[in-house]
Amino acid sequence: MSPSDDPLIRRFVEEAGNTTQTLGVGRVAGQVFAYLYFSPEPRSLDDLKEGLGISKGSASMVVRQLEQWGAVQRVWIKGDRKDYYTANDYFGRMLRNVIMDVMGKRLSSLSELLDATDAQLNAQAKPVPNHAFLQSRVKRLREFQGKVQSLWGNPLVKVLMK
Amino acid sequence: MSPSDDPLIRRFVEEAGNTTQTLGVGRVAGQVFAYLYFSPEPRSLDDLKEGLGISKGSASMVVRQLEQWGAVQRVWIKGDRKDYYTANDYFGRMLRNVIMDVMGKRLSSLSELLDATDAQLNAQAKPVPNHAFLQSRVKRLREFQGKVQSLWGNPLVKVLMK
DNA sequence: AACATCGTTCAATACGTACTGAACGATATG
DNA sequence: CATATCGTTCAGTACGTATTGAACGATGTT
Repeated sequence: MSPSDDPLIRRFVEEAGNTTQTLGVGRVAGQVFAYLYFSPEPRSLDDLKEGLGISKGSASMVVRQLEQWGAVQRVWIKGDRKDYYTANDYFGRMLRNVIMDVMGKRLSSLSELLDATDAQLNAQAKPVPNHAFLQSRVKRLREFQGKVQSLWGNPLVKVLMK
Repeated sequence: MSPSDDPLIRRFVEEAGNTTQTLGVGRVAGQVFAYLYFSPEPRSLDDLKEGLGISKGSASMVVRQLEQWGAVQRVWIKGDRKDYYTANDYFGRMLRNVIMDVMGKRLSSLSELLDATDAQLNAQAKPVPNHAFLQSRVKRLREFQGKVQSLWGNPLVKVLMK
């Protein structure tokens, strides 16, 4: 019996799919995770394909992405060539990995941009008309960036999300 | 002089646009905010239209969205029929509003689904085969949901994001 | 009152990207 | 060795949705 046969679980699959879609992570990512999360036993790519009505290619790719985020784990079943997967329930760690993956480059990119801006503002022989204004805005951006990073590394937050 | 004439600021506009796009909020939202954020004086819809090369409809809609999130503020200039806007720099509050707006329905939807699942699991005369397993997974989900909410309302987090 | 100048709306469209599925290499099986 | 069964890849497509822009009502102007 497939987990998606249970209408209740099918609702979880649908809900998870909608959630991940609005988060910009793709619909099937949430669907596959929910499917695995409510499967007592590990599932193969073909199980995902038929249970969720997705292509095998999708199943393969999304499973690898989920594995990279630590949301899903590969398990070997002896005497079986297929790959099987189970869902982890360390939601906090999962969430951190996803956010880092999505936002990491953006944050460092902002940091570089702020540096470049500072350098250029200070290098001007004669200051641009709105020099003071621009500097104050850049400063505020830096403060915000710092707050996000400190919040991110805060022990209390880590504990709460364990 | 329009702020987007400065190549440095144009980079901020582009970067902000990319960020909001990957966050699923639309590209012009970030562009408009960055444009306003680096404008010493308030800007009109036409300024946005010409400064960013977007349609007037886009400018109108995105400005209203940003206003709803508290990212942007309307200002009146006496003797002028146009609406003018400036950017706020309370990034923390902004971020909270956006997240609440995007995730709010999803979280309460999950809560309802968990309730319904609990009710149905307990109402069964004869438990389903994997009753214990399903209950444990639902329980874990509830725990996670609780952690997110407590983190959300945590005073320290609020202070850090002020 | 006629005209001009706003902001808003919403059907049509353009656009990015998530998803598909056929082709492929790799590995097991007989 | 031939065949079957895997998982992976990637060009093509389908799909959702962000964006447009013409039409409109509202409001100010002469």
